[in-house]
Amino acid sequence: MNTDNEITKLKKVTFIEQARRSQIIECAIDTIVEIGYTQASLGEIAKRANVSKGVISYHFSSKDELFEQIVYKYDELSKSTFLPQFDMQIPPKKMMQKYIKSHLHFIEQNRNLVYANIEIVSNTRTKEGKFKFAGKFDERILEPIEYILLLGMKDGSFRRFTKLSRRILAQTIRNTIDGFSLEIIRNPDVDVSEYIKELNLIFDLSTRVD
Amino acid sequence: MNTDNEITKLKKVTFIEQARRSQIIECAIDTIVEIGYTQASLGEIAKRANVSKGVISYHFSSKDELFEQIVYKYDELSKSTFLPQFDMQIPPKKMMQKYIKSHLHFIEQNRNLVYANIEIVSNTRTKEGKFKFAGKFDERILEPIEYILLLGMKDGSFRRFTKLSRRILAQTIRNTIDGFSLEIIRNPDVDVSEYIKELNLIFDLSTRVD
Amino acid sequence: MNTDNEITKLKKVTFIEQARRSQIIECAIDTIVEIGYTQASLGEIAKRANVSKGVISYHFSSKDELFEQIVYKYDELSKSTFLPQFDMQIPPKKMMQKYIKSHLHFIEQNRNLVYANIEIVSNTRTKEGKFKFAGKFDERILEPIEYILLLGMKDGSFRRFTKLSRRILAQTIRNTIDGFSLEIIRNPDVDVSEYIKELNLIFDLSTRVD
Amino acid sequence: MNTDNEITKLKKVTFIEQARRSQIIECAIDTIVEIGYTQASLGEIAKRANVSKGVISYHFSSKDELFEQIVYKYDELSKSTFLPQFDMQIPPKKMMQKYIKSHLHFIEQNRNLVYANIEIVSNTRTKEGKFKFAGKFDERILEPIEYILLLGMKDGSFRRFTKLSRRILAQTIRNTIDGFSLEIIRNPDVDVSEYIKELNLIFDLSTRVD
DNA sequence: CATGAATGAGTGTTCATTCAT
DNA sequence: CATGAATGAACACTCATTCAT
Repeated sequence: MNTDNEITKLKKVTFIEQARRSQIIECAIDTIVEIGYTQASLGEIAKRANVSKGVISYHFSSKDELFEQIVYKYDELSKSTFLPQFDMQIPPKKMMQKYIKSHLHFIEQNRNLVYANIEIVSNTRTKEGKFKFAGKFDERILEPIEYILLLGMKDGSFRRFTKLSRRILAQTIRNTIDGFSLEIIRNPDVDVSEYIKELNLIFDLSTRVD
Repeated sequence: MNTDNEITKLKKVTFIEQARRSQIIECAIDTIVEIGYTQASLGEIAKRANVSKGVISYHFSSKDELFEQIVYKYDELSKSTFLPQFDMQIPPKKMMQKYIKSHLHFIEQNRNLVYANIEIVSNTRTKEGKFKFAGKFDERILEPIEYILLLGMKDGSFRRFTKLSRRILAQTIRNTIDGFSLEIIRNPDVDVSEYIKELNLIFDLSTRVD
Repeated sequence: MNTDNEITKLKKVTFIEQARRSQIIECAIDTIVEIGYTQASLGEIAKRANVSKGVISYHFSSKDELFEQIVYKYDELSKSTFLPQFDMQIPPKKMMQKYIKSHLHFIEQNRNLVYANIEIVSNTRTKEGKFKFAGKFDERILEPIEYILLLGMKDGSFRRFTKLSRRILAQTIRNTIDGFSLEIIRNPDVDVSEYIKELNLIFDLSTRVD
Repeated sequence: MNTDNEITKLKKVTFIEQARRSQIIECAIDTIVEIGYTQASLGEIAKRANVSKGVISYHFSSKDELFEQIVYKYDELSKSTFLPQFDMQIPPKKMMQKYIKSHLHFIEQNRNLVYANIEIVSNTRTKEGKFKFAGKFDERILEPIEYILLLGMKDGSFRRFTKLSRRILAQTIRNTIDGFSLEIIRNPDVDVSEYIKELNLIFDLSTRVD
């Protein structure tokens, strides 16, 4: 079965290559967490991966691509985690609670990836100073929250909002979640369950009908 | 008269010197806002200040010192703005509203300084990877808010908190304020009054006694 | 006369800067002659200029620009040398002799520049493999010779040519001159006067009317 | 039979080995023509040969050896083409015409090899800057032409030459031939027969007796 | 005081070469 | 035999810092 062998070989090759890329990506993430975006040179990443600098260039076309892959990994993991949870059936209040809970759990379980993503996205700029990953800051990230708030307002489970007040509340919730990403790096022993409970209480109260 | 002249001279020198330092600090802040911490080299700062690179080295012992001065300026302005406002006489609810309002106004009026401070504080690390301005993240920043919450809880104007729940709420408020610092850079036309109104509503509701 | 001083200063500054650039260009030329285009790294050039590598980057935006300047210098010197000599008054036969003679003298007196120019022009290619200085090879370089041949043919001092035969003869003359540029580097003691005399004889004979 | 088999095997192995080497040499030649000596890395050669970089290192002890083989191939083909033609019986004038004609045909038919050889020979230097293939530039290449000129002078079919004038004319002819090697790469549609005819005319005229 | 000039360490990247499989 | 993987030296370039004028 020549064909089979070749396929096996090809798969294996690709698999090894992918494994190596993954390993380097992982080390790059750790490096960023340990010493920060600014100091995370290829040399430092290579050191942590116990390989020579050239290995990284061999597997990635550039440092930019390596960092893009980290952002990509974050995006994919993020999408695959949260999209399936976006269920219209659940009542808005529950939905909001689920949103907060699942994001905090996601951050807890992927804290280094989440932190590295923030570092890269907030620091990578073009030569002209524009944010390279500007899309990451854009409004779309607020849409799910705004939509939940809208649903809850319509079915009477939340108080009334203007379009602007909905947006500001959504931003507040996002800021809270992003802030948690930094907090868990600084203080790894944070009590996540308690944090979730408190945030749910805070935003339950701040959305309740009088 | 000699002495007098020398003093005058010294004063003048110091004054000019201070003016020069201030000017460079201002340009450094603008540079960081325009192109980000990573790309803010002495060359880029000098270009914006219309001076040679050497001038900066002449007035500041190092790039580190220049950036420290930005953080110092932020701290001083921050202290001189907020400390006088910390008035025990005002009822907690009002105090909290004032806290939010004054911070957002402060950010609005000093947006570049605030943003540069964040960039520096979150990116400057020691060779070993420790945050150089670690103190900026520390608990002390939460103390005023926690204290207000404690007061309000004791006099019955806020709901009951555990120590931990107080801290989490304080963090939420801080995250909201820090998030606004970034938002106003990305979106300079944000309606600050409306933002203040909404945040006050949100945190009024979330601290209210049933 | 403040103005005067400033002008003097500016001129001096520009003058020093130009002198430094010229000096580096000269060292780059020598380096190419000594070790060839391929091995002529910024480090080797800097070594010959007794400066650090960074100095070159300080005065030139890139290695490319430095090499472009060599080609530019060749072009300018070449133009300023030969253009004034292109005199319609002289009879074609004399003109041709003058062409050969002045080019060989030019090469003799600027042998390193001429050689470095050839190395750069023949080796510098784009990423896709196109010659960056393709224009240097183009037909225009043959125009003066072809024109002289045409004039001589018309006034009967040269034999008859077709357009193609004129071009081939022009190429032959150019190849001879370019070949001399390499020869004088390999064999610095070449007898230039004799060379000129012989080439003039060769091309006299090959253009002569029966 | 064992022995026979082994011999067969060895022969086959050697044959395959030789075929592989030839294939790689051919690709190296093409690479040099396409993107130039400077950019002709093992990676680019391997890409054109549809093999991995390692294969080249496997079949050649070094990049140097691979390039030497190109020069060697050129030399061998050159020798085997021109040596048999060097026939004392032919009259000098015919001999010279044959020299030019056969060289231009050789270049036409082996243009890539000829061009790659020039690139390698003119660019490969030792660490100290000496030309590695210095012998290629040396006087021996002029010997056949000089000899033909001497013969023709002696039998009265060419004009009189000094030793030096003979050498200069020989160089002129060589420069013309080398120049054609470059011309045919830049302009593949060059009319070779016409070129031969013209060169023969030019050098016929320049050697003729008054 | 201010400048342009220079330095040298550090960065990302390329590449010939080596090697285990 | 052939491969992909890895190495390490070399490269062009950037930049904070120093210094003579």
